[in-house]
Amino acid sequence: MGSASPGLSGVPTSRLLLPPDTVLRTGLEKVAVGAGAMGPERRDWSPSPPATPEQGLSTFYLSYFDMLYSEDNSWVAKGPGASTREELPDEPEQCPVIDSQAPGGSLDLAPGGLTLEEHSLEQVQSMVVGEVLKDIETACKLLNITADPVDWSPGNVQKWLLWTEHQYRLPSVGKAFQELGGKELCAMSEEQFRQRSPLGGDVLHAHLDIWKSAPTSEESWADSEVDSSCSGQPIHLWQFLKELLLKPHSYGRFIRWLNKEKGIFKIEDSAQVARLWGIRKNRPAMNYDKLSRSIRQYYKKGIIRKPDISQRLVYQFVHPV
DNA sequence: TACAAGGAGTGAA
DNA sequence: TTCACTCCTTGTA
Repeated sequence: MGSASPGLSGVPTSRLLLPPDTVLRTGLEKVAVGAGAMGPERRDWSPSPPATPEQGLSTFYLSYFDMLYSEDNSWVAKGPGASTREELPDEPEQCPVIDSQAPGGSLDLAPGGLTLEEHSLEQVQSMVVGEVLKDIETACKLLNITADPVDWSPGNVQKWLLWTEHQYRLPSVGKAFQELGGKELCAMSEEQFRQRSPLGGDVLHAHLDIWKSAPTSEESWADSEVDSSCSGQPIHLWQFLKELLLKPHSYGRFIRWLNKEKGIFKIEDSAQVARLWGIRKNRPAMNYDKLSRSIRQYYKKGIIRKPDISQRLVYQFVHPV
């Protein structure tokens, strides 16, 4: 699944211009302590939207960057020209933005005449935006919603809210946005978001802003990556599980392959997988008991079975791709 | 206590 | 009719 990371084109440049290095430093310092901040109080460092227009969304992006890369306490270079997880330096937290292309003899200038710092900032921007867009792509597929929030039905809006709350550990908005469709949602100001959700409305508004910015640049992947979840067809549980398995960076903590060739996978966090499935199907009461019952229905149909050596939470696709 | 297995009823598409 | 949700019982680790 070659998801594209189209870079910065889709997001307004004004939102990507990073402020002085103090902002970057703040963000990176947060990354450095991020590994120790992943306890129950994760909301403490959830990305906060800009408090002032001068601050800009860049700070928010950096916070987002913090969150993404602290999520599994590892650095995964993303975006154009990025390397894989395996190729990462051993101690990334000390210098998460590394310009490996910089001329050996010059630490001041990077290619293109930019200072090393500016070049690094651009790299951070690319990585962050690429990661944001990938998250949007993933959400679009998992939730079976379009990339353009304007097109969302009230049901789609609820899915998006649930997913965003879950993904970014935001306080629940309850029924505050219940009757709204995508068009109405997009027309709301940040203040209106705050009125409906005093605790997380501003962050939700910022996230929606990113979504609104993304479709123009994401037409390529939205059009090119047609699969079961984007086709408008109801998704089956086994398809959903495969989709999660295809996104190890996002969902590897919840479900992962034990033997991809044989189709053997393990549900690492049964509650989270069930919750994601519940969000996807608009079944808030979904739990692992019910999900596993549905999985067991696949035994008879020859879609999923227990592996030869049965283990708890381990299943096997009968016909692995 | 959590998970596995399976029966059975229900409702939506 | 199919599919998944839901509730249930029983058994196992």
